Amino acid sequence: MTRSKVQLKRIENPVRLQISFGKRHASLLKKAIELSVSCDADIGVIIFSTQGKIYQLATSGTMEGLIERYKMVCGEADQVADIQINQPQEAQLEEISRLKQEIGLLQKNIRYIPERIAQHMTLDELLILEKHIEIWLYHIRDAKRQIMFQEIESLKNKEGILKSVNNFLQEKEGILKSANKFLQEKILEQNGIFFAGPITADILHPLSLQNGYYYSNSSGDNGVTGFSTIHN
Amino acid sequence: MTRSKVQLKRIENPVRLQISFGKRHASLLKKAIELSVSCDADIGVIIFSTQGKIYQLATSGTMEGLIERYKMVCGEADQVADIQINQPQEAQLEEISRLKQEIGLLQKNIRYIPERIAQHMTLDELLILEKHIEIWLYHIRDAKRQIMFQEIESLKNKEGILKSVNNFLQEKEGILKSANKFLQEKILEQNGIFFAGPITADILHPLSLQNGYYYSNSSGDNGVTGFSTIHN
DNA sequence: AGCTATTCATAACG
DNA sequence: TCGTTATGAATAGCT
Repeated sequence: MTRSKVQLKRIENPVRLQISFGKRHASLLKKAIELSVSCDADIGVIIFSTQGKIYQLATSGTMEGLIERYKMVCGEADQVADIQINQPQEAQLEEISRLKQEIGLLQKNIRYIPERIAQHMTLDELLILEKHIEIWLYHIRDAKRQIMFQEIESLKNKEGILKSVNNFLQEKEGILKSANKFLQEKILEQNGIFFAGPITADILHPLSLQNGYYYSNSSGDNGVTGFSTIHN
Repeated sequence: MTRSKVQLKRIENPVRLQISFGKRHASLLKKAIELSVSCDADIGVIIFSTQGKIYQLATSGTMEGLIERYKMVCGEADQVADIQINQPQEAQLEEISRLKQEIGLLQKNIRYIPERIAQHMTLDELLILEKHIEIWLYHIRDAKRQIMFQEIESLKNKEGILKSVNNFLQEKEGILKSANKFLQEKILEQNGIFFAGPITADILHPLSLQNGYYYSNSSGDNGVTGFSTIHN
């Protein structure tokens, strides 16, 4: 955003990341305060840094209060999701739900503040735990890699299909145009200027591929920004 | 803040407030996403507008998850503060035993075969788990480093003490030897070979320093290496 | 921790 | 409501 336009992606250099984080998180909190004051909104912001530190802001009262207020309005969505998940098919249901349980248990335990626990362990306990955690990390990254690979393959397929559809349509359009031209010439030749409108077909406009989704030009921006908005 | 510098205060004109809110809240969420991507932070933002609408953003998983994570860390901080203020000595013992319990629980869960579990997780779940595990790994290695550092310091101290004891003893031995030699010479000089055995003292043999502990020659190697080892 | 060249955000206006 | 513009703010790369 300065000195040269930078595309939005993770900063790999840890020093630069730290510097950028320091500047940007301060700006974010400042912007949040500005918005809350000038537009009289109540805002809560929670930032977990890579270093495990938490930065927070609650413009009205405490963060707890804000969270309560949020849950009052918003707390029903989860239950619906759970019901939908728990109802699919009964064949592999047990296995899957058992695994889900274990994932939940693991996530609950794993996110427990490590600092103090680690400080109360002996060296041997630490070594064993480190080994187990390294194994986990290996498997997690492997699973991640597999999923991402499948994702990429799927996108490539989509792109390929879209391209061939595009080619087909453009070819058709070319044929139509030359047919049009030919007809117009014939008409002019025979009857003078009686009919001048070209043949058109809306469906011939090529589709555009963006971010793995394709957008038609006919739809306005209906706020598809990745943010969810709740209206009372 | 443009066309003229504006001081930060509530916009009274409701139309202008609405317009400003629309622009600013979008920018705030955009900035939050930028920060989360470029600096790899997890961010939650909740905005209550004057109109009663809620706008929210959770960069990793759901807002519920973020709130849980927040409470996990933040609720703990309160408890720690309370304990340290109210009951410094006895409560800390309880705290430690609680931590011990959690260590056992963690170790039990963490060694659960990761392959199948990891393969049944979504990409988002994997990313979250990976991050938590990386944090754990960081803290485990830090704790390990601290323990080893203390160990080394302690060994250095022991080594220093032993060396000075050794020097002292060797000095004494040197004096004794020369005294011995002097005496023998005197005896030989005066009386011929009546008494030839030198003066000896077992306590004068210098100690040997191995691995920070000193061994008497009478004891076998019982694996005292300074690290504690757990045998099943 | 501060500076600067750029890009970004946005209040006012159309 | 939406687009444009003049101007202030934010910030990546340096020092």
